[in-house]
Amino acid sequence: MSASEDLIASTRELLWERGYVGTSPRAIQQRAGVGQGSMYHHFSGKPDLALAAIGRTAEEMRAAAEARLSGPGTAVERITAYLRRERDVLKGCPIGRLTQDPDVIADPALRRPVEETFAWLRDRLAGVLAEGRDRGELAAGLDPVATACAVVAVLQGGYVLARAAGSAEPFGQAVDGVLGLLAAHARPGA
Amino acid sequence: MSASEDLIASTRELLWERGYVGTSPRAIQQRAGVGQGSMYHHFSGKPDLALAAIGRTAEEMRAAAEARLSGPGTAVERITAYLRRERDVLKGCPIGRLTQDPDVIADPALRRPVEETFAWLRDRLAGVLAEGRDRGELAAGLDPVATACAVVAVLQGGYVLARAAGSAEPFGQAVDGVLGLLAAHARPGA
DNA sequence: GTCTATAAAGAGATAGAC
DNA sequence: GTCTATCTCTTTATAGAC
Repeated sequence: MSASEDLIASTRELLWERGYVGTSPRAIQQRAGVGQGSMYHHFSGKPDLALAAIGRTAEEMRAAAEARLSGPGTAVERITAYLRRERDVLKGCPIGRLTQDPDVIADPALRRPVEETFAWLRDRLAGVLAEGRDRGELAAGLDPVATACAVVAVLQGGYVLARAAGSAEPFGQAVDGVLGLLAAHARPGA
Repeated sequence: MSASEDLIASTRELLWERGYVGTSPRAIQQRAGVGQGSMYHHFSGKPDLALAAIGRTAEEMRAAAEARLSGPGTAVERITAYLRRERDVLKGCPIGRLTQDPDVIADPALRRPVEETFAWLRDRLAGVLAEGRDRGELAAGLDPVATACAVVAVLQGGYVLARAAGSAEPFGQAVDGVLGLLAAHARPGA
């Protein structure tokens, strides 16, 4: 693989593990097995590298979500598939964690992909829920946008609870919790 | 106020704004208006100061939650009061954000207060929900523990969405979303 | 493209005077 | 208790040779 790709891969891992503030150019180079001069030849500095890494991660996250949400089944079944997909729960969400990085939030260029990813995800889930409601699978009174926000929030908050507890259990319980609440909105015979 | 208290207050602010990794002893001293020697006289170092600061913040957070959850009203009313209480949404949760700090999670002494705070909160909410169910306010099939996890997760995830968006709006929508779902479990005439 | 040298600034303390 | 001096390592680059 090219040095450039190795650097992006290394940056993606470190941003996930230690965040933007906790990741140094030096650590990125060492993990990538690439020298200092090479890094500054391909990228103008830490923000530039982070931008490339975040963009790549956001793209993959979106594709992974789309695969579950565009699959077969009812709205609730597709959302269940998305929520219960295999995850490395204790590592958390590689995009959501950037939200706690003051230097990412302060830099519009770095924050944009984070903002766009969650905006897309909320819209996509709201679309699935609206579809389910219009098909009669879900109660007519269900608010697709608010419910979609709650579903995404449960995921992101589930990671927080799991990391606090040092265990994936609260994540699973939180997911069970929303799905249980959502089931009460399902129309019989849908 | 004593130098010791000033240092704790300064550390609490900085941990909230920049996290553990992003906070230096030097920054703590400067914000507190306290010299280097003084800081190392009162505290053994950064971890020691952080421990004192986190403990104080956890205590306050717990008291604020207890005030709403032990108030009057039905289970859903008390949970609504807790979720809708005034918050500086874009600042996020001062305890939840520590969950993204690798050095906090790696240090058992620093992680303990974070773990205990969320464990207490989940239990407390589960208790309120179980009470509501037993009083007939909520459907008998509602799972108090899973639902409590989902409610706490919505809060923590709501902060994530708000910071990503640069706006408090998604937080409010996520809260509306869970409360809407919870309303479907409310027993008529409760 | 990649390497090594250099460097100003900050992180995170320790030592000892006052 | 608080202050200043000192110290080692890391951060985040830039410069110029190969």
